[in-house]
Amino acid sequence: MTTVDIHSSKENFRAHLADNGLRVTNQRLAIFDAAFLSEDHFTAEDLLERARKIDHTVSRATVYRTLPILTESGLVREVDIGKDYKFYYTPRAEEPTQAQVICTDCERIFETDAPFLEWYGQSVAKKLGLSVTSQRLQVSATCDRLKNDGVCENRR
Amino acid sequence: MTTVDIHSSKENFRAHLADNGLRVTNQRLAIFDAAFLSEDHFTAEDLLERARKIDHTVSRATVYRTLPILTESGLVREVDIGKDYKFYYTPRAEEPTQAQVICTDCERIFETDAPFLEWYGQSVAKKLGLSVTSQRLQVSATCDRLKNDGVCENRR
DNA sequence: CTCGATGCAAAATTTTTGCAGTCCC
DNA sequence: GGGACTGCAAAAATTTTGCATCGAG
Repeated sequence: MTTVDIHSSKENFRAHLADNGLRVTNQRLAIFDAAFLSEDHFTAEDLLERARKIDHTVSRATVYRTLPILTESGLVREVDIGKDYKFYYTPRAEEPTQAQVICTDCERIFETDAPFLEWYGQSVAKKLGLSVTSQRLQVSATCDRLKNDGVCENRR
Repeated sequence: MTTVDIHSSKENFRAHLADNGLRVTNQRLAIFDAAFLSEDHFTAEDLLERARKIDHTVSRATVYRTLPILTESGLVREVDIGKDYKFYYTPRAEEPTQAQVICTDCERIFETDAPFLEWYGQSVAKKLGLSVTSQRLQVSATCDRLKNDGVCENRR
């Protein structure tokens, strides 16, 4: 398993910018760093706040304009759990298809490998004459310990 | 397989309203009818338009206030495919856990049975100490015929 | 009659966009 | 120096909410 360190990852980001004729700006680098230093799932607003701690000139508009660049480069993944805003996270290793388990008590999102999904989606789509471009499995759940003991250990 | 006819379904709706101390209003009935007569997935705005053809006094606010009642009663299902607005549909038969295959060419949504999901979600959640409340699998795909022949037969 | 339900319009929320000014290459 | 990039604020787009009025039970 190849893990991802910030230096090689930042090089990938610079390369992605260069490959697409995009400029390397302080704001984009600050947003990249903020994303990479986030340990869990974050929202656009979280990212803005964290990026501003690194470069206080970063604006909300630039965060929203940079997020698609990060997701297209594969350095950040987008997760839509059906709320009216999206979550993002920075994968720490090469990951197969992922599923999310969402604890509706503590609102935490757990990423889980779900390699068999790959096969499953293909077979379902083929019957419809379609070719899979992506798929996602999301499981909503409640915390057993919260129900039993009144404490959700996942809550931070 | 038990299919669903509009009369028994509407009785279920009335019963659900009564059980929850909610009133049977013309607007709610019009919205119910509009949902039931829709043959495919629809948005809140679609539903407003169709409900107004039945009862022109129906307002947007009432549609948004009635949709949760319909979904809670199980008569309508909500489908969030990651757009900024939600889709809904009226299931025509008792359905096991469903997956959606979304054609990104024609934007159609295909519902597919995915009974094994039930088992899968349970096993993943159990490892995390969670109990599944719901799950969804969504497969995004492109139309093979559109790519090969330039025609997407799913487009209407 | 009473209180839940409704329509309207304003508000809320997240994301996008127009524009004038900035700074990367 | 030129054009891509940025910040700001206004705009978009969907959904929610406050309030006066209406109507189901």
